[in-house]
Amino acid sequence: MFRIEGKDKDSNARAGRILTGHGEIATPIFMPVGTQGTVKGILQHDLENDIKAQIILGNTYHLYLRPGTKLIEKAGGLHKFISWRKPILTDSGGFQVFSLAENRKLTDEGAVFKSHIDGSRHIFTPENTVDIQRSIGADIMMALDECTPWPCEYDYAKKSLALTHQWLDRAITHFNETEPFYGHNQFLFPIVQGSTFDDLRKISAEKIASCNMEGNAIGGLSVGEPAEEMYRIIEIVNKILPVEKPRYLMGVGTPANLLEAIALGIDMFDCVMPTRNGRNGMLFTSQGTINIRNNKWSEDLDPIDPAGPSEVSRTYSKAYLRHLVMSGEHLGAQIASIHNLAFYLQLVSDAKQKILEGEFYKWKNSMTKKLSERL
RNA sequence: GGGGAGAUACCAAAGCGGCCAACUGGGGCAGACUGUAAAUCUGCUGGCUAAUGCCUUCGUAGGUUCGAAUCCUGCUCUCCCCA
Repeated sequence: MFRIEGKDKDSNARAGRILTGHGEIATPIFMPVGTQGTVKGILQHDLENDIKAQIILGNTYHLYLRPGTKLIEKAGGLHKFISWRKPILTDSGGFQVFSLAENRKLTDEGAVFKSHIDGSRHIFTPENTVDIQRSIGADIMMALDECTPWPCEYDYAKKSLALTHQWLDRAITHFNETEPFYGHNQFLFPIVQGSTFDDLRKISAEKIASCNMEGNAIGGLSVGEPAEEMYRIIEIVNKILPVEKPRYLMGVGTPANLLEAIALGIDMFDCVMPTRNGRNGMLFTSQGTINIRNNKWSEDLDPIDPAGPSEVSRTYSKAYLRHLVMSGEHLGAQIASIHNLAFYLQLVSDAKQKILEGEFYKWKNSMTKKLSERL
């Protein structure tokens, strides 16, 4: 399922390919987040052509509540429902266990949720989240976990980890007992937790490695901890996770975060940052970040990024984009989102190239400084 | 020509003797955003100051008062109704 094509000579970065039921994914890869069956504001057509996305995310919790699995099944799965022919990965709802904490209660059985839409009660279990993800038809499904907040008491993190591991065993059992709905292969990725505690992370990584699934994920990071803490944990965990399986760092991150994590051996990323921050006027470029709302761009008629990663980056001027964003026009959010996603995809594609050339580490160090600049 | 209403900061609009450098919107300026309850949220928006604070503001010129954006008088301008 995962084939390593090349390794960097000065870091643990590697380039590879993941084969799914909807084609190959070149790694390292960034996966745009499409929570509700849409990457907010962007047509699937642009996602595929201008942005060159190879795989997108969906969310179990949101899609289960609306439109519901019945309709998705009727449509023949999420791919057909949304007209997206490439791979889809679905998060299990583990992040909602964290982000909707006031609306849920955890039990051994699972997570009892109050819908944020109408207040109705639902339970997510390791088993039914596998079932829902089977209905959705995700190429890569995630095991239900608890994404712990940060900071987090050691005792809580330890207890939470035990629960996540218990849930994982049940998810895998159920996964093995069930079949894909739509004929294409589906994978289930387990998730390493353990907050920022080294020993818990080691225990968790060993547990996850022993499950011998097709790929592995690291969760519970980029929830407020300093970046150095995150890198430290990734390093610890990646020493234990099998080299020959893809590693997915959930919810990360900034462009600099991506490059650092790739150097530590991460292959897959997802993050709302390029889309959400784009909608809010922040642009990522190879020279640094831009707040397009800032007055200094008001008369800048040069393209957003002349050597830009997407058609829109090369076509529209900063002054025009600023005008759109300041006016609250939808097109502004759309252009910014497309540009940012294309930038992220270009960045990981460049990273792959550098890895194959064995020059990644040096390139990464020269890039990260620039990426963190404020223009 | 007669009668009535009103003039408040970039705009709109509250305030109608002290708690007013002045509510609230908008606009503007800046910040935040990391497995999306976010096209959202936060701060600032008279001048000087790091801050306490000080100074100049509510059409304009005077007046009353310990104290006025708020009360009185003149002037200027705007809007509405009647002729």
